[in-house]
Amino acid sequence: MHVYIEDIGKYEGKDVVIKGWLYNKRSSGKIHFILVRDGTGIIQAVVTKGEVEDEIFDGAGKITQESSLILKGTVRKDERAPGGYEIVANDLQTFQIAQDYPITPKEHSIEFLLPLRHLWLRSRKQNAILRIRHELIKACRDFFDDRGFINTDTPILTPASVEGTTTLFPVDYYGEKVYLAQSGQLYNEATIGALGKVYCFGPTFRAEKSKTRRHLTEFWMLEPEVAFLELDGVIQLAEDMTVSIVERILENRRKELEVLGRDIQKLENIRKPFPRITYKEAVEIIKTKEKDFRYGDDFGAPHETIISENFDCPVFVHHYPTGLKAFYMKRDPDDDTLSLSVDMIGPEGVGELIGGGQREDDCDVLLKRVRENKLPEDAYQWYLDLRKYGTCPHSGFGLGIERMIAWVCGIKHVRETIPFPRMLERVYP
RNA sequence: UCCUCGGUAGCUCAAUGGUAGAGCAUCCGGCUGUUAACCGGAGGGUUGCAGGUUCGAGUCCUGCCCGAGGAGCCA
Repeated sequence: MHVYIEDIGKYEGKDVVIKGWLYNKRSSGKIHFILVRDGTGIIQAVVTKGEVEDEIFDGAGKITQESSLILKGTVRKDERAPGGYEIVANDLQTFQIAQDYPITPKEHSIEFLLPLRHLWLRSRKQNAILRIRHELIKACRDFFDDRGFINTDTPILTPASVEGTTTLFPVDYYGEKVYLAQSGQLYNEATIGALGKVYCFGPTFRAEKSKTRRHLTEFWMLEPEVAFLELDGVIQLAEDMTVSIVERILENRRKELEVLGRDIQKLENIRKPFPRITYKEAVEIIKTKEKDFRYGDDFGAPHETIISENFDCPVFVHHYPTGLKAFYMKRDPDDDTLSLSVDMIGPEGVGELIGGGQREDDCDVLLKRVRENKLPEDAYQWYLDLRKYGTCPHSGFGLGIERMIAWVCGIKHVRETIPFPRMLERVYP
């Protein structure tokens, strides 16, 4: 019976079939130890001379790294085996012998691995990251689904930029210039009018020439939006979601975190409530380390790190000056220079994980902002309509999935958190 | 675009201006419990490219190319 390695404990003493690839092998002449992986795990098979036909024994000694194979044998509990179980092989057939697999079981440089990403994904660490990615995305979806949110995905081909400021990838659309989406938020503001609370989850594209460990040109963003929700409520939502994600990973993907060498205690310390500070308070924190920083300056990566160093949990920074935030952010009724905006800055120097806030809901004010920002008024007609026909206070945020994964996994660079990273001047494979 | 670091065997790295080397991988041989197994042997090089200095350049100088890290930029 064909079984998967992750389930092997259920088959102790039973005859099973494993289909997979050779991860590594060792031999003592009359006994081969074959490490087989099948995507769900790695298990050691023992092939002993005299206990299998000579042809099979000799064949086992000749299998090369990453050759595809079908293994038959009996599951046995054995402390000497990595993982605690091993397969006592009675048959081993190769589907194909792989020649000169480039990634040997040793340290490699990032320059070497990135062009081999299609093969690098097979390694234990990358496998663990992708499993956590899957779990994290599922945790996000479940969180919102359980709260009655409707998943309404937004278009990827869009007629204009959300803000008109960021650099977008142009696409030829039957002779017309359109752009790859940089956010689904404006469309979310439309769908909440239909469904109340929604989220979209999909790829977003930024053509900025950012060359840092926090940036990809193509990344995935999860964006919830809720009608009749104000700033405090959206902060609460982001906090609940973050706690829910961390709990879920700790519950279901502890093994993967261990493979990655993650300091699990740091994740177990994540508890509500997260600190909430104003932009002004954040500036005071930065000034203790960097005297030249001025009120009104935007936070760069080093500033976010300074802020996060003061807390064990993610920290919410809210009420940024209007100049630092997008045109659609609602202004603070008590102070017109401030926006009802919030960023969630992750711990351990991971940087901004979430950005969001309360949206401008007054049609006249929004139109004024569109004009101030010299945005094409025609293109925003539908967006203004949303304020003409039953406007309401509403809020939402965007979560950069790759940054969240990087934080949870404890890895420095977001390029390892997505199967095939798209970066400045790197689109292969 | 700017700053810093780097480019030597398939990979990871070494080599006072003086015969280019090791470990891993590969191939051959040995080993009945290995844990990135181990032991012995073999093959493997346009030292990123182009100039220059020198009796002699992987090493020093100039220019260029490529990569990495970071900054800027950036919902």
